[in-house]
Amino acid sequence: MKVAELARLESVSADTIRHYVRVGLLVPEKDGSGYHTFNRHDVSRLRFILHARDLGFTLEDIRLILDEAGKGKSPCPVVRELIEPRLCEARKRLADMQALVERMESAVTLWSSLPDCEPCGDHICHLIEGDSEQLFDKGGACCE
Amino acid sequence: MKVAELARLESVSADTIRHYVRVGLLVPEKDGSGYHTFNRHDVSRLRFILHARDLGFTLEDIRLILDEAGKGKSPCPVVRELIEPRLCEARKRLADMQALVERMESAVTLWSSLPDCEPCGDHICHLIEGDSEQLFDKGGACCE
DNA sequence: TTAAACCTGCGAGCTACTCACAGGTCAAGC
DNA sequence: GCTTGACCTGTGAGTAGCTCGCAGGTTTAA
Repeated sequence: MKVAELARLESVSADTIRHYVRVGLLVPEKDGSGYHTFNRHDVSRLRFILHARDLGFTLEDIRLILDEAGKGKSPCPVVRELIEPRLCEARKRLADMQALVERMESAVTLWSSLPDCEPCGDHICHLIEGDSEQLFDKGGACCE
Repeated sequence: MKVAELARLESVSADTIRHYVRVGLLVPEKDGSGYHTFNRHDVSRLRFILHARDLGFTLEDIRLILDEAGKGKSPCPVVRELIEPRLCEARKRLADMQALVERMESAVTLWSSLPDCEPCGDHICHLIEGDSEQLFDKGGACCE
């Protein structure tokens, strides 16, 4: 099986698979023409990688897990250990994204009642510059 | 004012400022020693960049906005136009993050009641491989 | 035996920094 | 005047996880 076929089979891009090959997560053989050929074992390995990725593991994490299993050991302890910091990071990023979306929505709402401005001096755009202070300072309305 | 002083003043890293210089968002003069020197105008420009960044604009967006203002035009229409797709993307990423965190939390909960496994054949780790199907397929149990 | 369609691996590029590094600047001390 | 050391500089390269571009190879139909 070549890259494109595997990609179709697992619903990922051929580039993604090539990337995994490049970083050593997948190690397919090469046929006479220098093309990568994937066997049954490679397919389940890819499937594993995609599952792990969708659980928030980094490719480096996945490499560690695969290494552990490759040594014949149980990878479960590593898996349990690695997901903790990933979960913390994910929660942090989620909170950041939530705050960002709220800031953006407040901005859009606020701006809808503001006219366009002309730049003058060091002033560039009052939408972003001046009034956005209301969006950042959570201390309540300052001038209304 | 040199890089480090400006960095302290605006509470960003010197590397961040150097990055903005490198990509052309900041265009400070050079003194006799080849060091960048920032004037009052550069400071307010940086402040603007940071505000815009915190509203979810990309550096490329910010460049467009600054270009528009630099031509003497009002950047507001561009700003209003650019924030729409950014807000959509941010909402999308927020939803993705929310789903990811939920998957991770479900996984951790589920795994706490599962024992460690040994790898055998194409099977690598049942935590990620087998049981995680419950986390992905919302359609209910398929074979139990 | 071409022609066209499809596929390949590999290099480079993407965002927004961050780090490493060789070397420059400058005040304090002798 | 000279040296030591702290601090600072710009530039090149590296980060994650792909994604794109490209020159060229393979395969299939006419």
